[in-house]
Amino acid sequence: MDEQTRMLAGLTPLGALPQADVGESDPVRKQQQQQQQQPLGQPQQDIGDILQQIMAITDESLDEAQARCWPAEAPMRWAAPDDPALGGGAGGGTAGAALPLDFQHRKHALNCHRMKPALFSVLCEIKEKTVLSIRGVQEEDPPDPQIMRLDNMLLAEGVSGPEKGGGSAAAAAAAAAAGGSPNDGSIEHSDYRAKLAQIRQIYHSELEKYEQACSEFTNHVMNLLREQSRTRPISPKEIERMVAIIHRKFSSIQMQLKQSTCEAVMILRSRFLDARRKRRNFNKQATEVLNEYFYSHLSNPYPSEEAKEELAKKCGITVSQVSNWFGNKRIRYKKNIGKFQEEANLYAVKTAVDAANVSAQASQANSPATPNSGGYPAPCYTPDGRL
DNA sequence: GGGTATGATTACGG
DNA sequence: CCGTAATCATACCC
Repeated sequence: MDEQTRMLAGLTPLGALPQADVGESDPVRKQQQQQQQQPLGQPQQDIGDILQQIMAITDESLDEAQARCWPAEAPMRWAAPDDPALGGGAGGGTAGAALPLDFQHRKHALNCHRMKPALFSVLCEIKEKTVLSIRGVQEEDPPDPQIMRLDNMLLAEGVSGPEKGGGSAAAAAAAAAAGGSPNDGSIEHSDYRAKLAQIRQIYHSELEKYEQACSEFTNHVMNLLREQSRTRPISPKEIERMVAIIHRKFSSIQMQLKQSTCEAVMILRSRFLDARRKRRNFNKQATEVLNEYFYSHLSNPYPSEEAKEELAKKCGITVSQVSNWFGNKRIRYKKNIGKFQEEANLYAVKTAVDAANVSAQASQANSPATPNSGGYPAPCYTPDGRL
């Protein structure tokens, strides 16, 4: 049961609501019970009367009031009566418009009673103390790590965060990282970007919708509570808390949106950027650079991290692609040296020529170094470039 | 369409 | 974590 209602239930002498779960140790409640036990007509009758009237009015919903005044009309309850955000709102917001005269009269009389302000503030105080002692401790919850993860991912994928420019740049970066050379797959690439933009658009429009709904609902509830706070002890803190509850609810809805957006992006990624499914051969220039390095370091074809980075940069591929390439190359070369002889000779000649050119340009100081001296068998070639 | 080339992935060992 | 070997899945070429 909502603790606000519990308080009211504890206070109301009418016992309109079940009180089974109210702790007997509650000093406030004990005090109220003692008050209830006072026989009517005694000095306390004045306050008791007011209490009864306040509770009778504020605790029953408008429907009930109407039902009491117009018993012919069967009221239809569509929300829990103890939910102040919904049940109380069934009529609170429009109170005063079509209320029965008797009801309005009683309400007015109550509001004008000389004891009302004092009683009201006492009730507020009691409620505040109780509510804060019950709930105050667990008020501030830390930011949800799950939602932070989703936020980060959406930001990284360019779905949330800066619009268009930054977003597609991030997408392009992601595509380049997962794809191959920069000048291939432009069709898939633009297709991917279009789909990502679509997801982004849906995400933002949904998010906006949620935020709008949230603020509308918050305003609605706040208005209702403010309206009710004239006859019911509702402190600003409680309104604040209710707003926080609403925001939590809406943020959990937002999380679902974020989650499904992330899923959509992941599916899109795997569809478009799974390099294994959409394998592209490296372009000619890249293969040439790699082969040149491989055959000129045939004795030890294991590029260092720096060398890999350099090659990756030169070829427009990632370092891990360079590693893959060298891994494949080594094993395939070793497995069938014969098949690679021609290629080996080609690149041997090539590098020799290049080296010669370089050394010639460098004042012909020292002869080109021949790095082949171990590890993998060197290609044997005749002076005319053939086996 | 089938064979081959090739980039990526996986299992495993050191 | 890196390299090897086997394998997968696609690209490419005839």
